[in-house]
Amino acid sequence: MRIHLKNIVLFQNVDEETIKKIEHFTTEHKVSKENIVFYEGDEPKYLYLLVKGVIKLYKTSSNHKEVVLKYFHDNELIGEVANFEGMPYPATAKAYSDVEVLKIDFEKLKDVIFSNPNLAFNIQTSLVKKIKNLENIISTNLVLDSKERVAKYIYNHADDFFETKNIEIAEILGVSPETLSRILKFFKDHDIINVKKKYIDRDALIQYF
Amino acid sequence: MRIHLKNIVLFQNVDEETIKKIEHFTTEHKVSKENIVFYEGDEPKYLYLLVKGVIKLYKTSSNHKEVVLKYFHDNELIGEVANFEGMPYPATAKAYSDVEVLKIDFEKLKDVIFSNPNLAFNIQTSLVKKIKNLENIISTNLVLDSKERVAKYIYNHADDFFETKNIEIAEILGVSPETLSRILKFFKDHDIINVKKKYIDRDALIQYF
DNA sequence: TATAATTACTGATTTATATCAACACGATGG
DNA sequence: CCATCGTGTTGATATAAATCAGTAATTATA
Repeated sequence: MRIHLKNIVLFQNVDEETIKKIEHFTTEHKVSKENIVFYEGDEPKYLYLLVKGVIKLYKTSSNHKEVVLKYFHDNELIGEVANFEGMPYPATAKAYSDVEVLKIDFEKLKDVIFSNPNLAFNIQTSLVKKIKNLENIISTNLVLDSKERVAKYIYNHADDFFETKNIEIAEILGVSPETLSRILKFFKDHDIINVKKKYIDRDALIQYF
Repeated sequence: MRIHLKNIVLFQNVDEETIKKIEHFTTEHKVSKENIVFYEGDEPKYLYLLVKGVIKLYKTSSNHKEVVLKYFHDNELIGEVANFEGMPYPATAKAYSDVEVLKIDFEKLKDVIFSNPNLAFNIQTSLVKKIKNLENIISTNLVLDSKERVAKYIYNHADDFFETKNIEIAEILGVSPETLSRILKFFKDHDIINVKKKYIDRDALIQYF
């Protein structure tokens, strides 16, 4: 295996011997952009650990509307719930860029977790992070309206906002590109953002959410 | 203390000695209906374990709209994320009925978790349950429209649907009572539910979500 | 450089759902 | 027994955002 587990956050402070054991039932995979990692409804067998790239997790509703639940980045665990609960994956995971993942045999990992407090602690931390993220999605999507969501997004992504395509931002925020365009126009008209000068008035933005 | 921790799901399979230790920094509280357990923004110090009753967790948006994130029932843990992450509570918890809670000093509990695999495992299970619930909220609220949400609710609550007030169901589903009334009328008109006969055509309902 | 493809903008229309308003019905309490 | 309160129903209207449609601007490609 090319990737060494000990360099991965999830396995920090876990002893060499345990790591070696885990490496025995872990495989490394490359998934190229736009390919599916797993489908909604698939039976889980592996825990996925995203090493590199971005994975998009989404659901398709009955009327074929795609709702993005989350974009996963480096070092994030994917599919714990399905694995822990022995239920089919509730959403589809697709490579949003070229991606490197580790597939860990979950049944075997479970035993190791149980006998290794450090690993258990790391998994716990990862679960808590995920809860935090989900709670954030809920409060962002259910509590804020579109303009507030956009304001919050720009505020939190001031560094790369001008380098991100609007259609991507629209997808992330779950609004239509047209709506986003109109909201951005509003912020431009109010001198809160300036695309040419790459200027963002964060103090003004914060008023909007 | 009146309540014995060993009778609580979270402490199942945890040895007597550990339980006794935990009892030393756990206190028991009664909160009567409509009173606040903690406010959004409060600094967390205790982990709450709901022993009896229902606690409503909600956020109030900038335009004073209340969004219910979750109703907690018996044996559920409240506030793990805030405690684990050392961040202020992201939402307000209010007693929805008369309620009994345990307040557990989190800093002290943390040490115990670390040295007790069974407890760690139980906490992990509780975290996974919470993730599952949050994912469910997201898919219900973001992917389904109102009619689909109502159909899903009736399908999943066939046993107590006719005993629950519509205004409560509306709040749980995050739709207005008027909208719920109109949707129920639709299902009645299509002979999918019948209030007098307390009849629910679950097979027909499932088509709607 | 010219052409095609993608992305962004803008106006008009549609849609789902909330809100407002009026009213009906049953339960509760003086 | 009537008045009041909580709940449910129904219609009319308002609102946020999606969709549709056309065009402009930008980026990629031949």
